[in-house]
Order: sequence, then structure tokens, then C-alpha cells
Amino acid sequence: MAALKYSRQRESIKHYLMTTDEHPTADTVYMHVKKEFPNISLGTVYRNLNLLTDIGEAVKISTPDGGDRFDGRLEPHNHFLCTKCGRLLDLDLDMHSIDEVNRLAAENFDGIITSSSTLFYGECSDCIKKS
Amino acid sequence: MAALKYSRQRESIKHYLMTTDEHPTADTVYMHVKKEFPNISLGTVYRNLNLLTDIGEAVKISTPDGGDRFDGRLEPHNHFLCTKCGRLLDLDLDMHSIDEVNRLAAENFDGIITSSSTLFYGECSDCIKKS
DNA sequence: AATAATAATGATAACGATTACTGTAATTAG
DNA sequence: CTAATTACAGTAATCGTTATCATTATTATT
Repeated sequence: MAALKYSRQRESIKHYLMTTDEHPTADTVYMHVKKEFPNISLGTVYRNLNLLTDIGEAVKISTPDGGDRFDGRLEPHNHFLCTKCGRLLDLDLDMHSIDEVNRLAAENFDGIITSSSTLFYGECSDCIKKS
Repeated sequence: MAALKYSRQRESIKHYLMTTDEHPTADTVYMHVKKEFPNISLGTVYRNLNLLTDIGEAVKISTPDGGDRFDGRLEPHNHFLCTKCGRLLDLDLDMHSIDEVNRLAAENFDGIITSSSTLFYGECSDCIKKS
């Protein structure tokens, strides 16, 4: 069953994910971790991001523009994509609301709903200020 | 600018999107439209899917597994991804609930929310039957 | 502590999805 | 009908991601 082995690279990737709120792409993680491990490989970053996602220590977020992004925040929460500047931001609904949405969805649906992820679209406060 | 010009290929793509509920990938659209236009190019399919998306006559859906999918249903609605078989299904919340979610989200968020798209995860009824 | 076993790494090649390019054909305007 | 312009098919190029493989690091065993 492929026992997990410690690696400094993985720790660094995990630490970065947990301490940033940038929702970085794999490439951004790569450039960041490269400061500590100058010859880390992009493949290693992908391998570990996928591993962390599989064991539930990271979350993968898909958006309609460009590559996937990764998030070290594990509590259920949602995201906002600014249609002007493209920034991806956290957006917290209280747990009760998230549960409520899943419950409403289950009413009209013939299957089991275990989780959900909402992507909100609009204009972020920075872009509003500029116009 | 770039005035839009009619094309039979685009009409066919659009028609297929509007009459299926399969949420096809670009490649599936390609294989389908190929029956009517045997030597249509995959590039033409992509170009038109993106065009239709840009002018609001189609919607692009991103999931964490594989390529984007396209949807010709324009009314706000949501989707369900079965984590067992990978099927992407429509999931309707009544308009009121969708608005309510957007309203709840806006309370905790400093920006303008214009729309949202929720992807629900779980097990579909077919997979439940099989187990 | 030395050795054996196994998993992780870096480097690079391969891959699948998507976009860009180009010369030709179809559509619209004058 | 002719000119102008947009869309096309075909193909090459690009981008994000995964796979391969020989070497290195970590863990288990003696």
C-alpha cells in the first residue's frame, strides 16, 4: 500500500499552502518552493499537490480560466472569481448556510450529496474602486 | 467589432448543445457534429464553443477531473458530479434558493456578486443501485 | 551503526486539451 | 457581380499535467 515517507519538499509545499491565501497554481507553488529548494522539479510539485489533495490535506479548485488552483484551507468554504481582474478570493458562508444549500439540493435530486463547492462571480472591491 | 457571420457549422454546434443534456466535452461535440459535417475541424468546434460562450449562448463548466464541458441550458442552474462514475448531471435549485445563496454570500463579502455556480459531489442514483 | 528495502526526487519525455496560424471557401456588403 | 470580410479545414504549436527512470533520501531490519 505504498507507505508514506517524509520529504522536506512535501513539507515545504504543505507549509506554503497553509500560510498563503493566494490560491496558487502549481506553477506559483513551484516558483515559491524553489527559493528553499532551488532545483526542485515541477513534477515533484504536481506529485505532492495531488498527493496532499488525495489524503485530504489540500483542495483543488477548478475555474473556467486557466489551470487548477490549490488551497490549504480545509474547512468547507467557497470562492469568488473576479471577472475583471481574475483574482480568486475566499468567500465564507457560515457552515449552516452551506449545509442548508446541500439540503435544498438534495430535495430535488435522486442521489446522495456529500459536499458542494460554489464559485461566485462578480467584481471585487479593488476593481470597483478603480471605476 | 468583427461582425458575426452565419455559418452552418456553428448552427449545428449550437443546436446540439441546446438539445442534449449530456454536458459534452469539446471532443464529444466534435464527434457528434461530424456526422453532419464529416470534415469539420476540431479547431472549428473549439472556436465556436468559445464564441457561443462569449456571447452568452452557452456555458462552460469546469470540473476537477478532465477537460471542460459545455452546456446549452442558459437558465441559472447547478450541477452534480458523481464521484464514482464521473457523470455530470443537472441539478435544479429553484431560482429563489439560488438568489438566497447569492444574498447570503454577499453579506460576508466586500464586492458585487452577479452570479454563482455550485458543483455538488456525491453518488448518483445509478451507482447507488449497483452497490 | 551498517545494510537492505522502499519511497521520493530531479530531469526529461510524453501526453491530452486547447489555441494559433495559414491558405482556401463561404457569407455578406456595395 | 464583385469586393470585402469572416469562417473554414488542416496542421503546427502551446500549455498544463502526467509518466518514466536512474539516482538519492528515508525508514526498517539486522
